[in-house]
Amino acid sequence: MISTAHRRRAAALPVAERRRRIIEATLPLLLEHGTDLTTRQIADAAGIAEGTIFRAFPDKESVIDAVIEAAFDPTPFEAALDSIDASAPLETRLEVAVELLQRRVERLGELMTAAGRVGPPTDPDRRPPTSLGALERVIAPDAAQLRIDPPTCARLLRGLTFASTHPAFATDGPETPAAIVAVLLDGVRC
Amino acid sequence: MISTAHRRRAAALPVAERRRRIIEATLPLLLEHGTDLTTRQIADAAGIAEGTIFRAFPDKESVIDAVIEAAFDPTPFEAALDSIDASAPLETRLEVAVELLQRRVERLGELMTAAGRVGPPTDPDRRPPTSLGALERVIAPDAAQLRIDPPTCARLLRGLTFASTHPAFATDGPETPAAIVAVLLDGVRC
Amino acid sequence: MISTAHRRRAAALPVAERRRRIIEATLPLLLEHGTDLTTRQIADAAGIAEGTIFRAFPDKESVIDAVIEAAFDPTPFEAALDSIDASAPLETRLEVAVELLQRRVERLGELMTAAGRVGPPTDPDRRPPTSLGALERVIAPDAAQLRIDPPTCARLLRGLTFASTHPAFATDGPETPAAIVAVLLDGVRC
Amino acid sequence: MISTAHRRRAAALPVAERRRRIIEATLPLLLEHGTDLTTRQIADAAGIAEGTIFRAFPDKESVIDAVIEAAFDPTPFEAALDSIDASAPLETRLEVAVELLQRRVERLGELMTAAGRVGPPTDPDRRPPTSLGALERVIAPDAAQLRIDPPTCARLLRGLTFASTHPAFATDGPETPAAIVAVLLDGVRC
DNA sequence: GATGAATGAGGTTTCATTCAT
DNA sequence: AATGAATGAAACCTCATTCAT
Repeated sequence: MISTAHRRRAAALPVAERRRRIIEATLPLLLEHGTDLTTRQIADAAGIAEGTIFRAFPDKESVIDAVIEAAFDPTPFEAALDSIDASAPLETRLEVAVELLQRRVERLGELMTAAGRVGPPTDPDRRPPTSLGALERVIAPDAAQLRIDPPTCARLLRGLTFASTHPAFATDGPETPAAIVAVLLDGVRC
Repeated sequence: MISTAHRRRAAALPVAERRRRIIEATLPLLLEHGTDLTTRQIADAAGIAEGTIFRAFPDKESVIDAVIEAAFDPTPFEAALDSIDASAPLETRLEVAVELLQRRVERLGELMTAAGRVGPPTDPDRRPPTSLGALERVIAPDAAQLRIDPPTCARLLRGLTFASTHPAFATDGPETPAAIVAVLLDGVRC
Repeated sequence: MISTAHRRRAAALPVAERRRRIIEATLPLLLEHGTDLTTRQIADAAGIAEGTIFRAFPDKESVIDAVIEAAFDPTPFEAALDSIDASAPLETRLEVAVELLQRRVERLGELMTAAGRVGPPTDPDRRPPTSLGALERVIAPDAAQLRIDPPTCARLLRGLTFASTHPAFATDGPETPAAIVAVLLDGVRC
Repeated sequence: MISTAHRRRAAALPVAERRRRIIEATLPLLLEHGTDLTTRQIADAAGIAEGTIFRAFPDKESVIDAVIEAAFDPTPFEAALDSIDASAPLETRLEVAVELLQRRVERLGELMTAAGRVGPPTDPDRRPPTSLGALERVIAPDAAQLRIDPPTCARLLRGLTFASTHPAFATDGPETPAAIVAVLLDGVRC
């Protein structure tokens, strides 16, 4: 009931901006410390007081949810796939795609694991985190070179990348994009 | 006449047995409660006193490590693959293999997530958890039917299964083994 | 022409008014939430900002003190006793008096309890909260009917009422004024 | 999840004994600090670790409940009244009784207030905290001296004592037992 | 003067670990 | 060797109070 005085004060920020900064500061902490992450660490990393976290979020759990929510947004990932130079040879394009996919798999895989979640926040109308559409669009221009259709090819490529990248299974670290693409094209090129 | 070796073994066994029981009791708790798992729960499930845990393991962390260690043992998984009826048609054999693989991916994926670990305990000379060897052996008898060699085929199959099963990415639940095998064989069968 | 005194009063009034509103808004909150009362609740109930409380009062403690201070003011209670119709029979007059007293005992009892205070704010020259004077004046006109003098009678009546009303002791709820008056008059009427 | 070592240990005590000691240690703290009482203070006063409180009680609230529960036990109070020397003159006996009553009123009144409770723990078949029976038994031997029956006399005495003792109303401190008894006997003695 | 976001001290409670029995 | 009560560090969260706007 009896409290004491305090010292400084940071400038008041719009709520959305506060939230964004907390999320940004929490992501690496979550990856490094998993659930052991403390509110003290979040506050320090975000450069705010511990109590301020609870103005922007109802509790620690919500902060973690928001971090995952943000990480699962597929927009930047798909945009990156779509911006691959279509004039490059298929092999090159696929290697770039695999590298992007690997980064996403690693990041999300580690994040979910660290957060102790088994999947993304349940939101029925959310697109899957590694939707195949953008990957198909990378393949499509060279469909004639392949013995299988682009959707199947996209699935195979995603599967190969996934299995040889996910930290729980690729125990010696991920394979190189070139190696993964080689395995695929050896199998399916005409 | 009781040999020293015998006595030593007799004395040693209970310790190993104790560890085994603790590990066995902890696995389902870890899957259910994740990091929130308490030593009290372990003790209750194992039917021992809380303090006794610390005679078998230096700390709680080590118990969890041991649980994961045990779960990652590929022996029973590979044995199951090797015992698939070689006289069945390729398609059937692969479906069984995919189902076994799915179970392993799910189980280990959930376990790692629950434990907040990003990979198996780091042990350099450990075989990878889903070594492709046994899978290749399932494929090998029908190599002639395929346009690609068994190792590559095994990798593709593992990749497909993995990506369409792991909970973080197969957001609508795993696909059926038949569907996965169909995708593969459509692509690579002569 | 505006005098300094006038200006001073004009400036001063809002402060007193602000205090009054805060006190008014806090009373029911204090009764309902006791010590758990927060400055946030006070601010909301008073329709002001949290910080504004601290312009009118040095700290939360002082707000509560002021609420109790105000509640202990015996003026309205004594005025009510004095306005009892003197032409009614003694019995009736006493019943009304007991009812007023019960309300005061209940209200102040609850308030002190809620506030976690064991008595009114210590102010040496404060009149006691249930001064007997007004109660004596209710009795006095019929002194001849009684075997004991009005001051003693007033004390007995106050005591009876108090003990059969205070929530910590009247565990089955307060007795009716009629019952209390009957006990007294049975004992002391000629 | 990661914890450190600790130092000493007090001997394990029967649960009931632990509870008793905590209650005993908490009573004066509750009277002095009211609800602001901290678990740290309780632990220090009881000479145990903070965590040990929570082996004996589910939470802080329960400790306070238990303290009040214990204080409301009327047995020792009634036993004290019953052990008053029946051969002493009525006046003397009553003064002793009033003093016992005052102590009880003060103690329970302050306790309830400090605890922020408006009454004793709700237990339907609990005897009232100041049951009049024992007080009547003090009066009964001299019933012939009085113009009113012992039950009424007991009620008047309890009321007088109560109103002139309870801290919220007897603002100048309690009156002496002699004065209270005098007021009563002046009114009701033959 | 009023506002309300920011602050951070401090409260309650949990639980891994120790060690007397 | 096993037990489980005791321990106390540390976590999350609340909220009185401050002060930039």
